[in-house]
Amino acid sequence: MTIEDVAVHAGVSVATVSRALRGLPNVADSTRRRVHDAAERLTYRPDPAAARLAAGTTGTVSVVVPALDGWYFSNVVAGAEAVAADEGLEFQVIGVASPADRDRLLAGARRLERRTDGVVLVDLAIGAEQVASLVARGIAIATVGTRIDGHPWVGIDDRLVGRLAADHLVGLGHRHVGMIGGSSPDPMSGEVPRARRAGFESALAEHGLALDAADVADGVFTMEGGREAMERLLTSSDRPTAIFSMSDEMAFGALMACRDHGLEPGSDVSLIGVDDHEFSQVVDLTTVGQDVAEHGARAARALIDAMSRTTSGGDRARSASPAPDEAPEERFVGDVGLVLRSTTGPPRPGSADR
Amino acid sequence: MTIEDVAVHAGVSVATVSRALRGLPNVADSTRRRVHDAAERLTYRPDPAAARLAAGTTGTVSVVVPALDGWYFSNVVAGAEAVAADEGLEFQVIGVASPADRDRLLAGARRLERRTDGVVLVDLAIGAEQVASLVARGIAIATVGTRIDGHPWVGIDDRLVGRLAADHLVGLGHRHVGMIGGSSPDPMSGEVPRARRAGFESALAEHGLALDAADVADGVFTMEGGREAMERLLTSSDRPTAIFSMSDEMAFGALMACRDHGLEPGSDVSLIGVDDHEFSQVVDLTTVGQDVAEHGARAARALIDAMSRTTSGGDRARSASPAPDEAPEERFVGDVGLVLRSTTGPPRPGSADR
DNA sequence: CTGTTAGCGCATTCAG
DNA sequence: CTGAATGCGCTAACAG
Repeated sequence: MTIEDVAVHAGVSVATVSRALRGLPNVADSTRRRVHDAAERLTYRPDPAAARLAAGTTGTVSVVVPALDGWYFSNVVAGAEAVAADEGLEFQVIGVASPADRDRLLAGARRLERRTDGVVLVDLAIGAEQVASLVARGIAIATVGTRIDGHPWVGIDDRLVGRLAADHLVGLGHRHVGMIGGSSPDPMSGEVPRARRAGFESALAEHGLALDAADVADGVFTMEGGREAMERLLTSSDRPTAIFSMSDEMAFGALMACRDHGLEPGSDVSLIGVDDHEFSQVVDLTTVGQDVAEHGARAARALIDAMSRTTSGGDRARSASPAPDEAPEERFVGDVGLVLRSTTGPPRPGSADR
Repeated sequence: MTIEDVAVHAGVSVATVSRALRGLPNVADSTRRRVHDAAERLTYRPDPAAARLAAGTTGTVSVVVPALDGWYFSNVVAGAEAVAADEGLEFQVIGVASPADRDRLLAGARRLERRTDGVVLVDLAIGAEQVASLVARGIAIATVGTRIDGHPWVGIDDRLVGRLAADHLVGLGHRHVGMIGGSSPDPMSGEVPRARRAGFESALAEHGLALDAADVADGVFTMEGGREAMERLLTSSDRPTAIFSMSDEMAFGALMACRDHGLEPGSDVSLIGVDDHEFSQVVDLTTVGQDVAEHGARAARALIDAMSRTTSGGDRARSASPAPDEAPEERFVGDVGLVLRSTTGPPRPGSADR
């Protein structure tokens, strides 16, 4: 079942079949119909490998994440994958656990070379040479989280996230707050944790409060990381009455630590996370929510736009852009919002105030 | 950077380069070394599209799941993906939400046709004609959960799962037990829920107990499904003192329902799940654990074996099978085991016994 | 053990 | 608006 069969059945040449099926111009409507009918009747499917080889394009987009598991990355991936599928593009996810992995990949390893037309980089900081190298190889770029100048970016206002958390805790009456968040060797390290902390601290400052170094426990962005960090905070002699966890998953670990210490979240100690993980409603965790799947989707969309722009003006059929000349949206800032639940509450009357 | 460049630099023909790089026999060691060196120096990467087109094989494996989210499917996928990556194979996951989707896919839609060498079918019941159709198209098959005769299968002893749950609850002293599980319109329906229920009931019977129809609440295998099912059970006038939830995710929903009713799991009502989801430790859920990622990995491995067997004896390099004649492992039954935590306990003294 | 010769199925010039 | 010819980069028989 090749393009040739369709051509014969439709009584035209293969070139015409190719044009007709891809929605390219310069095909008479009647001819196009005839070709479509023939293709339908034969249940013809173009061979993607042949198409790629001939066109010199891979028809696939990749998303590179620091880890394959974890709620955040999974959801970004899911969002991106949905739009890729929607566009009929192949989709590939690549996990780079370490900076070394990342460099190896970007240096032109077998996962990218000749295998992708564009990459969505999620929370990955890469050097200018590496960016240049990708561009040189004709690979389009979009980012989520960490940004790269000159390429589409999707993210949230991370300072606002920290600010919302701080305002909520302080609003409840807490004067001694702590934080658990991203440490340096963490893949997610970089702008995001720094911005959240900055927002958190500056909001505290506006309330006349400061974040004591002893009340900050770093850890990896996982349940276990959160558990360990919380453990350190809870064993401190003068522990905070409320804690801001930089992710819900860390907060889950923190909840386990609370249980270990016989502390009731929301009354003995307040805890607020970030993400609005679906599991957060199970443990009734107060959090700052964000729509991560949308971030992935937006980034993928921007990437695909960039790709079709690179490909000499974008002849991708069906890409119904009302105005092709319109400047593409190069930045998307997603919404965030406080989700009130039961792990936060006023400090206990007896608790040490500052 | 084509194979030709490598050939020139190594002073051999392209055919030799192809053979050398793929680890095929009939290449002098010295030649092979020379070719590898040249390839290295030029950072040559074979174009997968060209290789596929020429070889007539796609070099990709697919896994088809009823849903893309959900702990169970995600973990199967993760396990399968790991071995695919390990084998240097492309990987594709396909979600078929409805039976209609499934039939469309298997009928030869664009996701499979010319795009995959084998599929792992997860909890998907398909007809004999559909199996035959796949085989006819040269697509290898392996299954997880629901089985297909003549094709490798991976799963667990689901009757044992039900049995373990029943024995645990009865052992704690419960005489009035209920169940929340898979309903018919559910994608996961079929053998698995039936077997778990059968094992549960027969173990109860051995203890002289029966599962009353009024104490069984069906629902989809999600948190929401579990919450609704549990809700129905809890509002019953004569409610069970212990409940077996067929998945941890449903159990999470059930826990929410308990909270809504002001019931303390483990004392007011006992709840046991299945899976040992990572969040189960957060809510301290007693459960029957299984290693799902391993299931995915085993299935993928079996699939790849089957593929290389189809491909005229398997010339896949590095597939170090000690004895090529050895019959392949066509069935793998994973371990399951009770994980004791705090959501189960003895019935309250005052609770109605039967 | 190695080189030569044909395509794989499709997208593209370039002429009509 | 359409068709004929060319080649994408590689693998797979065949001969040597």
